[in-house]
Amino acid sequence: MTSDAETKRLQMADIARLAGVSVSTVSRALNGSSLVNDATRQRIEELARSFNYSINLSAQNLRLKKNQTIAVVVPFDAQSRQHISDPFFLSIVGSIADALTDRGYDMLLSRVDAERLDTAAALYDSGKAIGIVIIGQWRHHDQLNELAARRVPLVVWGGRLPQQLYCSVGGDNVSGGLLATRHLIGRGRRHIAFLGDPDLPEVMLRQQGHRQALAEANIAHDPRLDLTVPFEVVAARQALDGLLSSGAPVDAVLACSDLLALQAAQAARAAGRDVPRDLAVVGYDDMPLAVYSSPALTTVHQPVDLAGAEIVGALLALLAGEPVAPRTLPVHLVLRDSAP
Amino acid sequence: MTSDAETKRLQMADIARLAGVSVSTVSRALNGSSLVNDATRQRIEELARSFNYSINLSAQNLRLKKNQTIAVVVPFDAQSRQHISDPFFLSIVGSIADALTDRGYDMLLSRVDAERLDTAAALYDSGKAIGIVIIGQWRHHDQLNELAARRVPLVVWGGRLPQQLYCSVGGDNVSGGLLATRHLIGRGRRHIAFLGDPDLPEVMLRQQGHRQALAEANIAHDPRLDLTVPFEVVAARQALDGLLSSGAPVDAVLACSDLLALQAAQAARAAGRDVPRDLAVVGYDDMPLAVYSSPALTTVHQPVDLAGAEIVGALLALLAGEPVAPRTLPVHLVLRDSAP
DNA sequence: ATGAAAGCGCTAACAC
DNA sequence: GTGTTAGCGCTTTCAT
Repeated sequence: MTSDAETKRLQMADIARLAGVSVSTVSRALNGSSLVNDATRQRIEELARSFNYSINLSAQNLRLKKNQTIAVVVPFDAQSRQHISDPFFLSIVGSIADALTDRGYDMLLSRVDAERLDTAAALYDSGKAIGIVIIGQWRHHDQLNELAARRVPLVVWGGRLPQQLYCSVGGDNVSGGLLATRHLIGRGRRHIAFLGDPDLPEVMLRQQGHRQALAEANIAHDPRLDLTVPFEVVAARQALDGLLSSGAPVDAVLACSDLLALQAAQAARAAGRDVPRDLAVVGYDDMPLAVYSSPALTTVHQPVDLAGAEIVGALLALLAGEPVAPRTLPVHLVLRDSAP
Repeated sequence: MTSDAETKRLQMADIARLAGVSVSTVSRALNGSSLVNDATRQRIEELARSFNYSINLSAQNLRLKKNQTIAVVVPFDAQSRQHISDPFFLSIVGSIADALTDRGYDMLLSRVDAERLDTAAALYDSGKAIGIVIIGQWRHHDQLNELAARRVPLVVWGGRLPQQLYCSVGGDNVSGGLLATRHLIGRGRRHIAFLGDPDLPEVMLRQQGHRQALAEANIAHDPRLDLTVPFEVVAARQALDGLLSSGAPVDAVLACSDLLALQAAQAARAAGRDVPRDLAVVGYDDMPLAVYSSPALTTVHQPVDLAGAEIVGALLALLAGEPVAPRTLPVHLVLRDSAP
């Protein structure tokens, strides 16, 4: 298992010498030009195959000023390094990988500090990639706007905001919050806690939908029931324990991720409350684990499968110079046991 | 949200002209050469910054014959396109991304047909990447050996096999199977089903550990309890239902993934058997969902966090021409409710 | 149908 | 310190 990487890689000139022709002929042959004699082409192709020769794409791309690489950026939290492990974001990455493969593009996967999303632009400025996908807006709507103002070809998975210069693709967060809370109200719940960090645009939009549903039902908004927690499990648990022991009336929870929802269910049980009887719980994302958890989660389904194709479609359109509006993908509520 | 990508990208010559110096001076300045006057450097850097100019890395790499890109290949099943969505493999990808970022390498994420793993070599032959990581051996030990014989710098996440030319990094599968089955036997179980596809090397090794544990306890191996199922949920369910209704005695299941284990638990409940009382269930991987599932899964923990660093470390050593032995990472059993 | 030569954006001798 | 020049591996006129 050594590499002895000293097997000097051949290049076009070597193939040319072996075939007894010029470099240009090899180039033409390997690129399927019709100008080259069939016999010559055969010989060259045969040679290339038997030596595992393959055109050097960096050189080719340099020469052709061509590049088929898209950078996908997964921001991470400098402290916790948490986010790339979030199953939802990873599944989005998978979906984008599929879409890019289908369209014949390469995918460069990068992590950058969420506090410095603008550094992602270096991937573009340096020519490594011709366009960038950023997974999540985090707290940096402004930085993203700056990138867009600089004309960096950019698509962001996330919520659609009013003053937005960049192209976003995301689930319909308002609708997600609305559907979830309407459902809970329809089942007689009146004290519905909201779990998430409204500094994040997606969460903010879901909260908007949530409040709209409350307003429709003439339920007064109880600020004690807004729990600002990060997409992170330990802190969330503390906030939940706090709420449950505070005496504030609460008979349901809308959580901004399935993991958070399961924390809520655990906290409830630990506090001696039955889910869903005493506390109904609705999650968000509809990850595979939502099916298997205990209880199985009622949750807002995000269209992960579609997401990749939509994101890539938007970015390629942008690159083609077409005007591209932000896209909001439909979500729906999946009813399971945690809030039947 | 249009791109008007016609903002012609500047290049070194442009900066040189703006700064009133030659291209070489710009090159030196931007690369931190000590040969350039501080004032000149300041001016050039300032210019570059204000125009968001960044050295074109493709050209630089071509010139320097340098490349810092590693390809990570996630095979997919041509029919189901299933595998990139497997949460375990995605989490390994995340772990590798972290490790590569730490070491200053770029990561090219690709999918290739699992039946044609050899095509992954094109990433190397074409110079897109200087080394390749393949996630999983699937049924293609032989193809991987051919790649290694061709001296493609390659590290594979998977099991260690006898006639292996390539470098593998993986969990200790034999030990995983052994620990799990020993535990079940220690809890009085005697009819332990094994769930997985032993055509896959990792599964085969786990099965080996499983059988070794049976032999230690002088428990005869009952072939009816070997369920050959893919890493795929629907087919697995059928096999399980079949087993449970067959009348074959079975009081425990060792499944080769957490998802499979949860299927087993569901099938058991559907057949009116209590987990863990009537059927103890042990999973594999220890994904986040194992904690939240119902019941929480006893499972073999795979060291995902370590995996990325080990894989990358092995590949870089290989590239440095060092001999690199396959690495087997320790696993351990995590006790939860499904097999306490 | 094939070859010679220029040049893609950059770096590195080598001059001055 | 700075400029000039050749060349990384490839494609593509332009000749032949």
